[in-house]
Amino acid sequence: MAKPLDPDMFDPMCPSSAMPIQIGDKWTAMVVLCLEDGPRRFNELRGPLRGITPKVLAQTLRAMERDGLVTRTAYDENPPRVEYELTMLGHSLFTLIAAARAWSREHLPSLLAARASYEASADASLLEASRDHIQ
Amino acid sequence: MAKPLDPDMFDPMCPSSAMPIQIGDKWTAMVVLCLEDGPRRFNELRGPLRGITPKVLAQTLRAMERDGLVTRTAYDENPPRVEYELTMLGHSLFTLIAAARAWSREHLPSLLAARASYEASADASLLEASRDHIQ
DNA sequence: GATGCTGATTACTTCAACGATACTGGCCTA
DNA sequence: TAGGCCAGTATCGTTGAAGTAATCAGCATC
Repeated sequence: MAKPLDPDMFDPMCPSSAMPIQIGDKWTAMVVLCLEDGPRRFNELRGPLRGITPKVLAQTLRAMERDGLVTRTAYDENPPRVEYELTMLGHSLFTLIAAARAWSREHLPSLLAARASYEASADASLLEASRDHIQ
Repeated sequence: MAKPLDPDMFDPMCPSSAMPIQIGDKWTAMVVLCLEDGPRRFNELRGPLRGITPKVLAQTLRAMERDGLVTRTAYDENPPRVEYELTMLGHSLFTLIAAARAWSREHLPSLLAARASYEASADASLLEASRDHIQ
């Protein structure tokens, strides 16, 4: 419930960035994943979300709050404390995430293969063109 | 298989544009839906895809071809004929589309309600502010 | 008195997607 | 010889999302 978030939970090399599916905007799905085990604080979210700036994180959370996906609770303490927690609606996104994961497990390799062979043939025609040009 | 596409198959007023899920880029999911019943020609796709310009449609189809989602077949006739058809990989996207539809059926109303009440309260504070200002 | 923590905000810049408009080339028909 | 059909290209402009860098206020600690 309160385990610290793994700073490496999102591998930047993971091909999931090639997935032809997106949930919310760029960071929404990752925020949902970070909030899976309970409420988290603003700066706590910045760990796994490598490279997100406070501006973009604030924007993302504001948009999710507007859509009823998270709740924002500010505690009147010092230093200030703000907690973000998934609503039931936010939790319901896990069904979509599961579907996306299932699709990826089954089909992403084919997509990646298609892309690679497409680029290989593009490279081949480039090579051909340059050879024609040299001769 | 060869029934003409309904020009109104995508209602621009449909709230599905608010779905927190997206497949490919803006037009990809709609192209997939158009190709469900068999191959279609370039200009045939422009009917339901209201307002898409040939440039953007060509870009979209090129990207889908690169990812192995559609095949492009050019017939050497006059006037020229080109047909686009879903591959098996392209067909597999229907599982994702079905998941998105199921989520929307169940949860989109809540999201829309959250958004409306958020904007109502934003409007209310605006009203309050303007009232304060007037007095 | 200086610094740091927390949860932001502001101004500026960059970039890619998207869109509007016009045009091409080869063949066919009038 | 003029225009139309098809499947696109070419060129330019707009827009919005995202990133960079700097800054804020209030309190606590050094």
